[in-house]
Amino acid sequence: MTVIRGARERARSEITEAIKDEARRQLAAEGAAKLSLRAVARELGMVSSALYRYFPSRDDLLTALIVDAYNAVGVAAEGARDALRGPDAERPAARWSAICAGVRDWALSHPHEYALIYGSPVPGYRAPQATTGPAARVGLALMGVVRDAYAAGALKEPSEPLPDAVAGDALALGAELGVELPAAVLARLVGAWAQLFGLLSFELFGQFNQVVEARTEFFEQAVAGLAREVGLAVPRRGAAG
Amino acid sequence: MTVIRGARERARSEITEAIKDEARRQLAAEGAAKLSLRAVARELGMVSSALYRYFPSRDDLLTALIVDAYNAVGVAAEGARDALRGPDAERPAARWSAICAGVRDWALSHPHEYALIYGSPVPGYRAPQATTGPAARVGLALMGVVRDAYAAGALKEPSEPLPDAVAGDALALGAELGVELPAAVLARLVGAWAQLFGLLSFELFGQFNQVVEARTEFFEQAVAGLAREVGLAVPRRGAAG
DNA sequence: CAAAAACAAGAGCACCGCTCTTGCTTTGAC
DNA sequence: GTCAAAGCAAGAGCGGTGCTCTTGTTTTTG
Repeated sequence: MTVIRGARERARSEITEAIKDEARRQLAAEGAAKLSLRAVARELGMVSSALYRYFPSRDDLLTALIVDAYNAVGVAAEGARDALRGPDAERPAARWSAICAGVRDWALSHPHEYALIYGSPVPGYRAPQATTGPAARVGLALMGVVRDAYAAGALKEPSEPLPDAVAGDALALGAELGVELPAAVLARLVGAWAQLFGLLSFELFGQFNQVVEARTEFFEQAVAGLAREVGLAVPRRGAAG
Repeated sequence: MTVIRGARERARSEITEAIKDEARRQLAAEGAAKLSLRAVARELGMVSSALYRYFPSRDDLLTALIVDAYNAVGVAAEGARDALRGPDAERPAARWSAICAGVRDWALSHPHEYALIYGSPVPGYRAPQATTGPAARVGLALMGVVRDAYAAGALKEPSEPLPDAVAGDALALGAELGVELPAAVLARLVGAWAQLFGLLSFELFGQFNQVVEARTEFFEQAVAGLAREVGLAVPRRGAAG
């Protein structure tokens, strides 16, 4: 139901989009800290106070950009997975690695947007409920791979016992998402999800400077380790065909 | 050679410390984004311009705080390791977990300082050489555990082949640090180091909200997984004594 | 003792987020 | 069709920011 009821509504949505576009441009150029409402308004040929009719505050504009960024990285992850062709399209470990690589490619080409969603939260900012859905997309994509592998009987379950508290969280999570996976697997999946972004943040935020030079190869290696950790069979290099 | 040559030098170093203390207080209270030179000066009863005699810019003040934060988290890690008593003091996996728990405790009690060093880098800020040493302390502590385990023959080496580029980085790193560890172990160690902070960042930055509730237990479980990944023997719950 | 260096203070610049008031235009009910 | 109501752009203004420059004063040094 996106019926456009008049020139005013149409203009409003167009201007809202223009503001977000310009803000995204400044975000990519200078980072979130230097995103200024005044500069956005100046670039759009309007006066700064007029902008407050579209976004009540700078933080609300940032929230809109955050939601967009979560969706963008989610699309990148799902797209990289769906772009797999040939036998790899069916191999769980390959699907896992493709998702991770898709996230990394997006992060490397949108470092400031990555920092916006996976870096320090903005000071007085509290993530509204609208962000939680998009924020879960990458995690859900990873979980889908594990779920499929589990359904196909291709998942190696961990043998270590799981503390009750962790198992409880995992069961609640599985119930909420409506997925049937052992608690131990879900717990490791959540860990791998967080650890993936540890690798990316260290690379993007400069912690790997003068430590890791072969970034892509290192990332692939580490991601394969994460896949192994959650129970996906990682084929040896050049083993299967 | 910290010979104090006169009242002026003494006053200078005292004022410099007072500025850092007040800045740290504001950092803890409001976060890095809201740290203002004017507010620091106001609180210290001086005029803002006078502050520029001690720190050429706001970023230079932040750099000083960054170095301090890196050292603080390093001390927390080493302290937690050295506080181990009894048989755990000799067990590599226990030492590994103690270091990780020490880092986490520090992070939870200094969230803004954590965000300052492991969150989004400040916009136009380039980490000076002075930060790289302190930044490596946690990683070095973790490596020490693995090195000791390796020397004692208690390390399980990974069997997977390592890409040449990654092996090259690992060998260079090992040579630079003067540590004798197989390249594959070093590569996994660097990965685990980054992944540790992925777990912490997700917890501190709110990504675990409504996902993981038993934070401490989950962290311990995940950290044990990292230890396993680098080849340390993780005893079963209640197995050894 | 005088020159030089270090220093605090104040004024000022250009910018920021945000609010309030003033008019103009579009909309929608009568 | 008329006309009040709502939506909107613009401007002025508030208090804040980082940072620079100038003006005197104090301390150190040759």
